[in-house]
Amino acid sequence: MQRRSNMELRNIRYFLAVAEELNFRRAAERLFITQPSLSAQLKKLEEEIDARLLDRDTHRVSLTAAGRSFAESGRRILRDVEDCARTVRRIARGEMGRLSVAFVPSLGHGLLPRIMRRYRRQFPQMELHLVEMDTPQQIEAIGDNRLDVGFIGLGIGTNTASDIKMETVVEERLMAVLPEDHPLLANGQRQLKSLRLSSLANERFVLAARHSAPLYNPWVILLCQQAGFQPQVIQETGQPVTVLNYVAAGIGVSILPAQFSRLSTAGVRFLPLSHPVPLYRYCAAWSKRNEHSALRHIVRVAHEVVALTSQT
Amino acid sequence: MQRRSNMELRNIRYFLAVAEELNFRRAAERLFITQPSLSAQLKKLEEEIDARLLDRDTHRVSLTAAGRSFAESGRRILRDVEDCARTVRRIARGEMGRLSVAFVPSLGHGLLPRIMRRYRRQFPQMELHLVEMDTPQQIEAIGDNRLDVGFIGLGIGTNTASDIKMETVVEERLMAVLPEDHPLLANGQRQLKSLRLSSLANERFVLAARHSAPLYNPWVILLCQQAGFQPQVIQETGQPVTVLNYVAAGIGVSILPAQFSRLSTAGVRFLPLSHPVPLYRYCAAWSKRNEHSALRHIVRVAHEVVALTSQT
DNA sequence: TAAAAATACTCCATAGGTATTTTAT
DNA sequence: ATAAAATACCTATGGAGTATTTTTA
Repeated sequence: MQRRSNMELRNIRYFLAVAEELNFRRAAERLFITQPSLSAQLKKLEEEIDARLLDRDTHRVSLTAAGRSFAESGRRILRDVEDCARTVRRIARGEMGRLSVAFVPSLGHGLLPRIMRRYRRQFPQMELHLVEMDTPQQIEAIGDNRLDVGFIGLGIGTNTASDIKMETVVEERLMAVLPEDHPLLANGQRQLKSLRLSSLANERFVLAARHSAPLYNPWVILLCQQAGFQPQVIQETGQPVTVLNYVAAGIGVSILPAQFSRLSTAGVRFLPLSHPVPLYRYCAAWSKRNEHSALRHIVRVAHEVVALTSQT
Repeated sequence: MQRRSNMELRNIRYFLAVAEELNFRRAAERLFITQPSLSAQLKKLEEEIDARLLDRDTHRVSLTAAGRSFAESGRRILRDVEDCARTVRRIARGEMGRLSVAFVPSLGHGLLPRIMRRYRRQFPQMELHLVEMDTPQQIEAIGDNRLDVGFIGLGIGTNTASDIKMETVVEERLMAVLPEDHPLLANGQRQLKSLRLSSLANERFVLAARHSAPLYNPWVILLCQQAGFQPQVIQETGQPVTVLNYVAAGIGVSILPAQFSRLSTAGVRFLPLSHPVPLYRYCAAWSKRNEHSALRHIVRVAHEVVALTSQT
């Protein structure tokens, strides 16, 4: 039976000091211990590994063949231990490792690329996995630990389920999206600064289909109902972005978060909806039992990006 | 300032037990310690490397990302330590490593190949460095630690210098080497069993030159003088083996250790010299401050080979 | 409430220190 | 005679044990 080894890194450190100094007294000084302690420890080490490592003729210490091999391996082992500790520390600090991030399609144009650019610059050793997902999918993936952070869009009271934490990243006004030749834009006097939702009561609507915007679509319809009308949806689109093309073509009007106005599509005008239409919130979401610091970092970076963007 | 790490292999062993069991009590059992001790040690470890390795919600222990990385590296480190100890032990036992061996040319025919064959079979992991050297060169190389063991030939009282140990491997009679048609071989009655050295007093001698056999050449001359004559050296050869060719050609006679009779060259006869001619000794030599066990092994193997050879 | 980890303490094994001897140059 | 390592013996740090509390499913 091969008994379990009791060797400790201390033994290796002590041996290496002697192997390098070839002198017990100096090695002991370097280790901040006394020479007899060092002698005793090395004797124990030699018994432990059952091999003479040093030839000591009292006035000259030298390494045996076994000792040379041990010194070499020992140095490598200590280096590996240091590397391992450093890596572990960096992972714990969220400076290294893997982070999977999801985002709602509408963030893919404006905010998300900027967040990613900034994050990568601050944490170049993090391996990022980016996926586009709608909000309910993200919530589920976070619960299953398939996802670290999700950037989601929230209209109103989504199921803020159990153990998921959220932090609002940015709140945006909802915008009416109109073709540039729409009568509402051409009312003589001054440029309109905003529009009441009820002004759209008789318009035809282009909306992202429910399957691609499972929270947003019903929420817009709810807002219209609260403003006193049932929107007449004449066209549904697969991707929210496509809405802009239909509006430009004069098929109808739509309502989108301000985020989309950055796309400045030709033939389309954005007008903020005036109160009491609530703001649309983009949030970062993560599991409360996943307190990965990389996760805190990316959320912080998201806040920073929003702050920088709103300054300009 | 990067403070020196105090991590010990014990910490890694303990952590791995917990990482594998994902349960402190069971891990503690496996380590033959108590659960509170294990808790305390892991707490210290986490402080030491300054990273949370475990998520403990008291009813479920799981690894953090940092912990997963540490477990992986830790396993590798423990494996390396075991490998290192095993290798060191094997080197110390002379089962592994490098051994440089020299031998005197006359052993290159008979004994040495057999020693090497046997040694390699017993110690397949030893890396052998073989060189041919004359005796004084070997003695010097051993003193300089350029050589571990030398197989040398000794006539008489060579400078058994200071810190060199020697062990006789085999003692052989000296043989007269005669052309097969030599008159001494054709004396009518029975086959001669041996020859007195003085019988060769009037012969012409073929000897290996002093530079190639620095001990043997003068020793032979000394023996002749002790037998009452000064040998007439008619031919000197570079290599001792070449002596046989000259003798076969009838140029002269010679004296060689019995070793050479194994070569059975055509046209040459060997006859043992009778007493009081001393025996010729082949020795193993090594430095007394090089107590490498591989060295003891090869010497033992040499003795074994001699014993096996003399049986047959 | 039950099972698991964490705390609070106590104890002892062993790393480390002090004084001295041995050894080889 | 000297310098270095080994030995003998003592001290005290910290690893491990016991009893108990805290936590959460």
